[in-house]
Amino acid sequence: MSDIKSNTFSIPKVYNQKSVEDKWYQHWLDNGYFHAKINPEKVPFTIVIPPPNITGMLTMGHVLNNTMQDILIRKARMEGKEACWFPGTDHASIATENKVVKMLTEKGFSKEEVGREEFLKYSWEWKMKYGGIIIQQLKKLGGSCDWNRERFTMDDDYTLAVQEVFVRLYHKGLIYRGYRLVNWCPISKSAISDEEVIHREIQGKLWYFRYPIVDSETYVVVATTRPETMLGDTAVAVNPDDDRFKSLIGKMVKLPLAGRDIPIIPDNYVDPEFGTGCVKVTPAHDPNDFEVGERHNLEFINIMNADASLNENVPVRYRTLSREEARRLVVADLEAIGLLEKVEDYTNKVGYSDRGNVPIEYFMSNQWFLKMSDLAKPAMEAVRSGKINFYPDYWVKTYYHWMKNIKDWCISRQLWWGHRIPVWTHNKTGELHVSVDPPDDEKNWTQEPDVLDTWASSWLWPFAIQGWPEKSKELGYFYPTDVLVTGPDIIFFWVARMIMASYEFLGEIPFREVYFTSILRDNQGRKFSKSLGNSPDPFDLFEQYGTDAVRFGIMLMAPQGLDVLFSNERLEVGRNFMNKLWNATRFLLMNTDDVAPKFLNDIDVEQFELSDRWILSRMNQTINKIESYYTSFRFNEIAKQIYDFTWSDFCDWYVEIIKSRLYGDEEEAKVQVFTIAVHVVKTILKLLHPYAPFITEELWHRIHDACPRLAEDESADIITAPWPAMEESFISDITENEMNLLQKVVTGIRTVRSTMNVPPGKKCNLIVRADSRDMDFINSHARTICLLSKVEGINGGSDIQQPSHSATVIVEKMELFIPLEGLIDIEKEKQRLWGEVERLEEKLERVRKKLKNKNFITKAPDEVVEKEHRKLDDITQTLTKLKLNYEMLL
RNA sequence: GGGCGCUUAGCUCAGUUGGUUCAGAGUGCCUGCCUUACAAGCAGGAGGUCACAGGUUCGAAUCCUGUAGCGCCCA
Repeated sequence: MSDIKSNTFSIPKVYNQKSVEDKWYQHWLDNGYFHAKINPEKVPFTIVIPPPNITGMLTMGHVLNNTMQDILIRKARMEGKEACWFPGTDHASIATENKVVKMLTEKGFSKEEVGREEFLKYSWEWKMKYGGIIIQQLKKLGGSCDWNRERFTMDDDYTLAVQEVFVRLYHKGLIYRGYRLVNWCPISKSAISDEEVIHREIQGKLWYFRYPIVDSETYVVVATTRPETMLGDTAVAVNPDDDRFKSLIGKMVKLPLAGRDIPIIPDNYVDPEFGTGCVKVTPAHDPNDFEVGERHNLEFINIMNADASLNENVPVRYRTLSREEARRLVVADLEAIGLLEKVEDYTNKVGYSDRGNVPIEYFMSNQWFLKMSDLAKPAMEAVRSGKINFYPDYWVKTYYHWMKNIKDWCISRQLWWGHRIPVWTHNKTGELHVSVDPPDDEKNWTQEPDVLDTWASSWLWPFAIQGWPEKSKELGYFYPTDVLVTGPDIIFFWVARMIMASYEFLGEIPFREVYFTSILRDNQGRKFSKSLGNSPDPFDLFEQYGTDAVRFGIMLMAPQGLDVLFSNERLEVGRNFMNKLWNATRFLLMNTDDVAPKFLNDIDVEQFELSDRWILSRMNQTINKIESYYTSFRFNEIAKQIYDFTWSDFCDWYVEIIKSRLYGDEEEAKVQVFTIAVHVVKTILKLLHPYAPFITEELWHRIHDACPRLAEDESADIITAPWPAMEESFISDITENEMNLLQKVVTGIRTVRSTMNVPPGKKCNLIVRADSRDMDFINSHARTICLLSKVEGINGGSDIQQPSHSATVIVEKMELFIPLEGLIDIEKEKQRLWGEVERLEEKLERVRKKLKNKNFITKAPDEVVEKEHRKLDDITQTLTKLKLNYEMLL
């Protein structure tokens, strides 16, 4: 027998995560538990991480997302699957380039001054220095990624995959170059895709300008939200059916400030209700106007430079001005010459650059595009047919909608950091060379300066990290992956495109299931954002509550399909729970019995008491529920199940009940309850391990250290311990109902004591009036009742008299009397009883009403009617007893 | 403008094919306890017209329609 005292003293009263977390993480790494190998004997289970961007720092969003992935991976590992979580980062073209440019600016250089080659050197240096931070942070979170397989989207082999894809798609005719109006970010001076434009509601103005009609004294009035673009107007459009302006069609107006004559044209795009019904048309700076321009063969005048300042196509006075300066000056100038009619307040939606955080510009330029509609078809079908499932499934509707209306994807970026487009143009002939390999006589060719959109590399992530385009063994074993866990904000950017890429290049799905996480908000419902500064630093939280508590707490507060309203209070729940578990184990270890059998199977089920059978029934029910919640990714429900079982069933009831046996003299009973309690705790630890990996590993080891016998034939570390299997034979409704009755008895007595203000230390007696069957029940659980409800002695029978000055509790058919002579407040007890009577009478009334309803009797199923009859009987009986007892007090 | 989602206790959420004492849990609040696992704890208690209005049904938090409020996506 081990030294009880030393055990007791070696376990602190309060769980302290420091010294626990790093220790076990290193231990897991040292043992290679995270590394998956190709093993045909085992079923693979694969997740690819949504690669965080190398400029990123761990946010609460990452915590949420990666905890879920870790939970799935750890569970799969315990289930004996070959669990592989592929980690890595993406190169984040724009974000990283911004960082490096900023760094250079601080040194006094521009990117152009250092040149492309030097700039890339700086960028790689930056990546080496800062790009691994988030990976380190994921380790602190406990992420059990296979770090041997860490990938970066600009690794050599990954780059090869990206180029290969470009070349294949080009030769298939799906990639083309075009001079088009694109979304332009003036900060990064690059095109961006439609998905990178965020529409924001802006309180702006609507300016009304007069455009004089040529050879006339009159003018037309146009309304605009962007005065500066008028310098690029090449027409004024009206609706052809608008009687007000029919006579003007075909006439010319003199464009103020610019001084050129432009036509008045008819176009159905014009809404006669909006503004004045006349609109200015700027084909080179507005997508709608662009189409109007194409329809009417208008001139496309680009009036801007790459940074959105005005170029040489405007009068000298406005050249080099920023958009904002030009706007002020144009308005002032028009006002000065009397052509500003009026200004109105106006709310409109303005497209902002996701990265640059400034309004985007629409800008004519040469770009590379990918035709999407053919790629979309099999990807849509995969979701429709259920080969890929979305959780929550309502995201499929959003997915379909986008896929059905899919547009060509602008994949070129005017940046340096990224995958340079593998296209060379012959300096003399203009011939194109599109290949992974440069032309032999490279000197005579010029490579495309642009790089590809980062998403045009990360859409290959699930297979490019596994050696594609080689037919690698990894792909054969780990692909398709099992689950993707990601945010719904990148459903188009990434999820949809990965499905398309996987079908195009491997002819199959990239993953079977997609779980979309919730959006995190603060307790006022605002989205977590850098600019608001309302996002807590996860490391502060880890420090404050412990990483396990943060993981568990955030899982508890993340309902599927709804936003997460984050609050520290919920993390406290997590921390308190960890502490509860800590102390439950501590309790066991204070009563270590190393002679006890190792496993449940070694003790005699016939000897089990009700509480023993009950806790095992509850435990197996819990395992069962958890299993089913896993299949539908109900992470919060799983957490709740573990929490409730551990706290409400095991700690509140079982631990309390077994104290009488544990502290008693019967050796066999001690051995029995200790064996069961340890079994339950170890099962809890296993069930909880995916959620709270550190504390469970710590406690697993502490149990085995304290009772070496228990360690025999057991997994040395919980991380690889077998996942608990539900044993149906332990589940018993009869047992649970019986235990419920016992709990009602105990709670009933406690309620009376509390209401009557009986001091907690004061014992009371219990007199029971019940039939012989119920009396047997009471007598057989007398020890438990006495222990849990502070009762000294119990006696009773079927015809016992109610003692005077006693409180009454009715539990099903039993009447429990608690004589409280000298302590009882008769008035209070009368009040309490009458309250009960009233409540029951209301219920009785409802049941009576139901049973009087002929329609109910005839149309409702027999068993439902029968139930109501039984309910009527039960309530009536209880009421009779309550009333009798009430009268006794009068 | 189009689409999707949400509304249940002060707060955060459960509530499966409509029927069990179905109106629940946690947290917060109130009361009493430092009871030898745990005060990050224990015991007890109060709190809701299930957003609103109709409909289907013997029966609706649950199904249908409409309205309002909130949120997200797309144009």
